[in-house]
Amino acid sequence: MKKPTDAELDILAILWQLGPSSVRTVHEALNEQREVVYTTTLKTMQVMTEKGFLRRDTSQKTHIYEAAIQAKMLQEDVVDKVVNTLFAGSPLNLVMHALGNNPTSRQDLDKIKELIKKLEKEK
Amino acid sequence: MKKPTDAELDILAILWQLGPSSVRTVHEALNEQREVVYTTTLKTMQVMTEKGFLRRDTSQKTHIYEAAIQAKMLQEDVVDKVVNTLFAGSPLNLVMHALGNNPTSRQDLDKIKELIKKLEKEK
DNA sequence: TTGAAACTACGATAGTTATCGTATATATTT
DNA sequence: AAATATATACGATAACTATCGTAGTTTCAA
Repeated sequence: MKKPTDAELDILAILWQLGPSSVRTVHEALNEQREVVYTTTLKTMQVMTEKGFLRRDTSQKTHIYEAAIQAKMLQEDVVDKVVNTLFAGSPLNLVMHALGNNPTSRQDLDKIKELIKKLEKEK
Repeated sequence: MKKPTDAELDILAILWQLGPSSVRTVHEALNEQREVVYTTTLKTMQVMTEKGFLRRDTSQKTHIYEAAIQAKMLQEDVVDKVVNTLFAGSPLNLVMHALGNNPTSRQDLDKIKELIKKLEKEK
């Protein structure tokens, strides 16, 4: 699948979080990150719909958009690319960055510990 | 810092791995990933030099290029973006992907375990 | 019912990216 | 020395991105 651009990914992230939303709603969330004019957000979402990244309900005057692709459909490719270019094929530092810079619940840490145990057994 | 494009990142990754190299060498490594014509690689590397991503030694007929920026200068931004868009602010699944898809040495696993211990204490 | 507000449609455009071909210079081989 | 191989330089260009302005439509309140 062709991958979304940076600007498109920002909009997808908002829709994944909020669920089906109007352009206005997405626009306001987007503007908390960076300043754009309303019609720019609109146009980008229209283009994304043509590309198949979004779906929309046009039955009302205010159209409602939702993501037509799921985050997990992109995760694998992106992580592979990042590991293989920026982290020289070694996930250690990637994991360090990810865990170091983001709050992680105890449950999540437990899950990671479990995975590590499993990986150690496989050796 | 302005970030390199996808094609540029491929070339940077090769130079980070091989160290200072000729266009020919980079070109051959690149073609193991995707097919491009020699002058495309050359031109891209020339542009990258103008942008400050590469440096080159032109004292010989065959110019030798090397990376002028380090991977760690890009890692933070990229990981932040990936976590905040594709992984909804939660690094768990990112870590799962990274560890699950890449061979990780016992030493690296130990280091991750240490970090987890530290994070647990901080709670 | 008229005017303001909110919405969609869509063209235009500047900047960027990726790609390749041609021209030209320099080595190397026969 | 001529032919071949290997380099760099660089212009051209098609496709894509991001952005915005204008026009036109619908809704709703004064």
